[in-house]
Amino acid sequence: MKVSSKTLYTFQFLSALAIKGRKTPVQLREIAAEYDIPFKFLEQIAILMKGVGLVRGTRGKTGGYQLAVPPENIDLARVIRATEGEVLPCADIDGGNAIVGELLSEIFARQRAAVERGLSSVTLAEIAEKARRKMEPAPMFYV
Amino acid sequence: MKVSSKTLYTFQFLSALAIKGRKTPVQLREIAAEYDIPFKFLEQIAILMKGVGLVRGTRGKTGGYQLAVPPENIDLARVIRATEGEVLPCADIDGGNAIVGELLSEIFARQRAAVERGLSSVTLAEIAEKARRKMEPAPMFYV
DNA sequence: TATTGTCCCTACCAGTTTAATATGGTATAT
DNA sequence: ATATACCATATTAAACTGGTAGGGACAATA
Repeated sequence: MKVSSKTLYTFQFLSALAIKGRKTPVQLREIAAEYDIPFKFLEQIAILMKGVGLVRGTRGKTGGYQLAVPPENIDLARVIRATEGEVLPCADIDGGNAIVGELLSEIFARQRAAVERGLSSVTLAEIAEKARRKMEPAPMFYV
Repeated sequence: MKVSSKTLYTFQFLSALAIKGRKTPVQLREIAAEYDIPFKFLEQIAILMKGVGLVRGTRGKTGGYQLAVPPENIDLARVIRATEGEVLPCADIDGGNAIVGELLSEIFARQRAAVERGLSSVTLAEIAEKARRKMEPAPMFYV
């Protein structure tokens, strides 16, 4: 019941693309260095994200990756579903006392829904905006 | 990011004890059969729960297990913390872009809090009561 | 007191997942 | 050309999961 580092890397990768903007491709080498992600691992993640359609790759010397979708339309639940299959599933409760099994199933379903709701309310656009604001501190108007 | 069957078995085990009541010890064999849990696996779980202080074991021919604490005082967050260490942790975000790392940490912390809150609001007493109500359907007063 | 049925404990193991690493392609801008 | 990127597959060491096995310790009862 924990978040894998693959998911974490994926979030960082997509956040990086969102922050850099969608104009020109960003290279994996650069992101790997900035976020301290094993380069070859990051490559796999990039391919996965491409397969899911969240990202577009351009080859060649000046190539790289960029978001294939506006960051406002990418929420974290969507991402985590791509990296981990499903959010907070639990082993099937089949055999055994059916009544207790049903009660527990309901409880877990409620938690799953809560997490899903929470994660789907956060978009890459938000993250990018907050990050940019922190990186370039607000200008001091009062001189 | 899923719930292990160990945790599920643990919930069933404790629920069984709560349902049966705290008067006399209940034997693992009985619970294992009723809930279709591998007996030897259940033994390990019982020992773990004993170590955490949620359960008391009596040896001997008429022995068994019973709750060491009133079921009203046992919430599911407490249990899951014993079986899985922590609820929804994520790999440490150390190296790399500190700003993005911080933002992601916050997001996960919020989800963790939500799940923890949800699970800690459910006690074994509730589960036992609901289960008992379903097992012995309400008497038909209208004859 | 001998037996029996329980809890208790330790060790082991097979399969899967995780987090990478390695190798070698293919495509393209300069 | 060739360097630099993307793309794809194979391998692997370590950890985790979900058990199994074999005993001991202990208490009730016959």
